[in-house]
Amino acid sequence: MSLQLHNSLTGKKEPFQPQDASNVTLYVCGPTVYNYIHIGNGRSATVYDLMFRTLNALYPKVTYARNFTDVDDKINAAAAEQGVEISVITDKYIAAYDEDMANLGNLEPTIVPKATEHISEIITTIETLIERGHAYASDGHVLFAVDSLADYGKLSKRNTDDMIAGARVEVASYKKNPMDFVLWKPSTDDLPGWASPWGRGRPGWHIECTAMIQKHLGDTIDIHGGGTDLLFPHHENELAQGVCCSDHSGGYAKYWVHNAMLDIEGEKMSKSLGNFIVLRDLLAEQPHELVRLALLTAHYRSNMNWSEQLLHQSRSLLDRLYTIKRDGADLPAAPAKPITELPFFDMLLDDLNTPKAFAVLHELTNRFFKSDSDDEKAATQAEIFTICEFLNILNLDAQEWFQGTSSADAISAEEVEALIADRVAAKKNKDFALADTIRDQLAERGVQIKDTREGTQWTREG
RNA sequence: GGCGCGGUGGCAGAGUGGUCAUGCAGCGGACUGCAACUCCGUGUACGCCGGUUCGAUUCCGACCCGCGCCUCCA
Repeated sequence: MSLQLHNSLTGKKEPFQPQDASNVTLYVCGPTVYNYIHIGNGRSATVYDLMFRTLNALYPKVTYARNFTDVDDKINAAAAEQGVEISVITDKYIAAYDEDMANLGNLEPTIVPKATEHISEIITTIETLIERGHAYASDGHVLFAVDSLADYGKLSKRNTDDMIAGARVEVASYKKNPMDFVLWKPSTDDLPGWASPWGRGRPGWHIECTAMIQKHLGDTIDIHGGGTDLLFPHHENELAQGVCCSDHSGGYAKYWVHNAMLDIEGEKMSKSLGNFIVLRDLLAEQPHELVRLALLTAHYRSNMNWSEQLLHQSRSLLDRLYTIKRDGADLPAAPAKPITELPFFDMLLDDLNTPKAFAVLHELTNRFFKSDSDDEKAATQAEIFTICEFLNILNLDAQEWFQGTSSADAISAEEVEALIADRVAAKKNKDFALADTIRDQLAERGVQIKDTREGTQWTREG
């Protein structure tokens, strides 16, 4: 089976065929760095990390670029408010973003281009668009002329007449067509700006991606990704610029993939609803692997609902996996098949169908616990480990997972062990009332115990 | 209003023209001093109405409902 991807351009699932199997190119729209990212951004990044890993398993080389938008009016506003250069803002949030990504277990992309480091490429791209008759300078601005591209709107499947009729477009005197969008805009002295043929100014929102893709990945990329909310106008405009600034015989991007949004307990996340989850806050209070796993359990094209129940289910799976890691430590070594030969991976090949893939993982954990053959257990464990390694989870020691804590006021391991010793003694004396009291005490302090043939095991509850 | 997506068992969430998704929760049982963990067993699910078909949750059409985008947004 080969990789199938849902292509927003056609609205269909299609077999993925790279232009050059020796170098697959993937571009994903990254963050505008003016704030800490939220859980929805984290989902998007994690989804594309999984795509990157999947491609890496299939092809010898994958070039994955994810940009930082580090010049933007929201950044300017934040900088002005704090009376600092925009780089003070962007440096801070880029560092925070990198930290969040590392905590989520996401790989560094191959290339992480920044808009401010590509101003000359952006200007060149705009000049090319003007030369080719797709853009015009007007009143210090440069605008893309949507009328110059016959199939403008084909990605988001909308036509300009309908959109203008919707009356939500900005009508400005310097625009020939209300749908024309800005490639370059003038900066007043108090705003960041760069010298250009059209005066001191700064790039519009969409142009950086096009310029950076062309520079780093070439005229036609294999996969372009981002959130569905970017489909219009951002990706539509990027596509328009992209096909017009070069002779893309293969188009701008062969496959457009879009991940769906994330709700919180059934409601859209918003600051006004008070259900806004900043990713780093979440990572500070939940195990990182739990967040990662939870983000991957929904199919990337489905709306995902972030909830306590989701966390509970993900915790349950991770506990089982770590139990396998702990209890299977003495099993004989079993040969491990590569990830690409496992049924789990086949599910992923079907448009990254993680729910189906996790069903396979669950079946493997069941098989492990049901089996009374060490050989079968070992083989199952090996397969589970291969999958977890691929997903970049199950990296902790089992003991660390079950007993570790980041909280300073938590009960110490020594204290727990001492209480357990007391309880064992009580049990030996058939003083079950005392034994139960000790168990209740531990439970109150967040420690669950279980008696096994080898003695009492304990875990901290999440 | 325009464009797009979706309605599956208590909840989450795959999938298929005609035997099982899977998970969480629940219930019964084994195990346990009692628990927990684990195991075994357990659910007449596919929005509504027509149509195609030997047979539709799955295909087609209408309808109802929800969501996203159309404005910064992953």
